[in-house]
Amino acid sequence: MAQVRVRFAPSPTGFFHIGSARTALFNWLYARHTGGKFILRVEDTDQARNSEEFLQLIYNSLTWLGMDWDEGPNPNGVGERGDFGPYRQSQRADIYQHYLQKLLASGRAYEKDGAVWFKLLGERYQTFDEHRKKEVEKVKSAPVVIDDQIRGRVERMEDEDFVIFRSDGNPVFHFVNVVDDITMQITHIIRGEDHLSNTSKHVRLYEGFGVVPPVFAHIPLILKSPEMGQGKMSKRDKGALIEEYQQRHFLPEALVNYLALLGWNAGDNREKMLIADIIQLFDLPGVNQSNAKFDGKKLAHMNMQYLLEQPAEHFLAQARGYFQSLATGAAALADETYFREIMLLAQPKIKGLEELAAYTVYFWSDDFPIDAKVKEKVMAKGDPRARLAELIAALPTLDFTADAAIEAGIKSLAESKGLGFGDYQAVARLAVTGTNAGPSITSIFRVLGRARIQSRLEKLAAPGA
RNA sequence: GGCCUUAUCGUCUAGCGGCUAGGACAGCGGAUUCUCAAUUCGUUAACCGGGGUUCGAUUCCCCGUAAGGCUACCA
Repeated sequence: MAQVRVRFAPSPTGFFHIGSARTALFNWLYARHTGGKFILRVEDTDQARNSEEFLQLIYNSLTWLGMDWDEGPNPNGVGERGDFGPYRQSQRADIYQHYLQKLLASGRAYEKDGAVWFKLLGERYQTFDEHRKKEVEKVKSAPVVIDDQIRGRVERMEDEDFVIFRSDGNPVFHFVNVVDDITMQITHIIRGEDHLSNTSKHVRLYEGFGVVPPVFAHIPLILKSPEMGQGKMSKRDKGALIEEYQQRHFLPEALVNYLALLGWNAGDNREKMLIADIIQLFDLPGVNQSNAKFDGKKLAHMNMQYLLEQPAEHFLAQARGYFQSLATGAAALADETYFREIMLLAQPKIKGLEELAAYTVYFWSDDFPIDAKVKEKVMAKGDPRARLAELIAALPTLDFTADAAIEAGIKSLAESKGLGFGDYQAVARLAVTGTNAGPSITSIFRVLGRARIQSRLEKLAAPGA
């Protein structure tokens, strides 16, 4: 069998969204699985809605997600690579003209009302279309049979001539799509199910050119989650844009892993898997036939799993990038050793990088928010003021060199009063961090150091505080 | 309206004629812990309805129903 050639053909008319990313992913996975070529083709024939900015966004998103393409425009937008170019439809006008002439010459296309129509073969008859409320010409012919790799055998009637070149001289989607796939020698078309109904037109076009159609595989669509409403996920839905996950510092491996699981599975109970394993196991017949609803919670969980097991150096690099992207991030990055210490405390506790700033505020400044509800609760239980006073008194002799030493010190203080470590923990945490959540209080003491701990404890102990 | 596709826990899914219908996320409860997470143990929860075929249907067929898509001189 000849080498597999698949393509992802987005049109740069808007932000890059989840559905497009998954279509790209399935194509990419199939190419990598089979050792074939993954081609990026830009469908930029809609001059009115196209923009270079959106095009660059597509390059960036694909690259961020780790999907490299073998042929197509270069990721920096300058030039392109591959032997079947140009890869931007806006530069292929002469090719479309050439193929149009073929059809005209063979009598499979004709002009009407200034547009060019594709001519179906078969007996013609007039009929009244109830829905459109007008007389139309139909063609009697055998139904188109599509042998879809995912859907199985699908039959669909194609019984009306259709426009392939608009009266403004521009070719329509169906035409350019087929011509490009022929000239780029695409062997497998993997695309969303929303194109299944279009496929009968495409097959007729292939036949019109005397070319055997490629293999089709229509993948299920991604639908809105129940909270978002009904229907296909659109760019306007929350969580629909790849850009959003990039800005929120999700790990691309986690997103790719989640996306792969939407409509496909490894055949066993594995979910979190290496991309190399996904490539090895992925195949078209294994793809589901039913649409899937997007679940942001499961994606978040996947992201957390990846985050937890990141090697420290990787996590630190990610965290650095995250703080660099924040307007207020400079304070955190000022002291590398201090930063590192804190990040390692945070890594096992957070669910996503985006939580990092809020999770660690009290390390960067003495001016951190205090959770009023937590304060009310903590100050109402036991005798927190007495505990605070005792802690402050014990501070000068407390050994700050290690977590264990701090813990031992507070424990012995507690024992001397007939209390437990827990009786000091909550109020100390409130004074030092303003919350009831966070890393071990002993680690916080050690990292923040005696002086800052003392001033924060005293601040809360002050009358009226 | 016509045509096409789909239908297992709330969600993602396993199942490819005979299973106590399995896993994951979310939920709930316990354990662990200095808090919060994480972790761990347990638990709630599903075969859309009706006809067939068959000794036997979640599984195959048909009809409903529901969901999604396409119905443009958009892509």
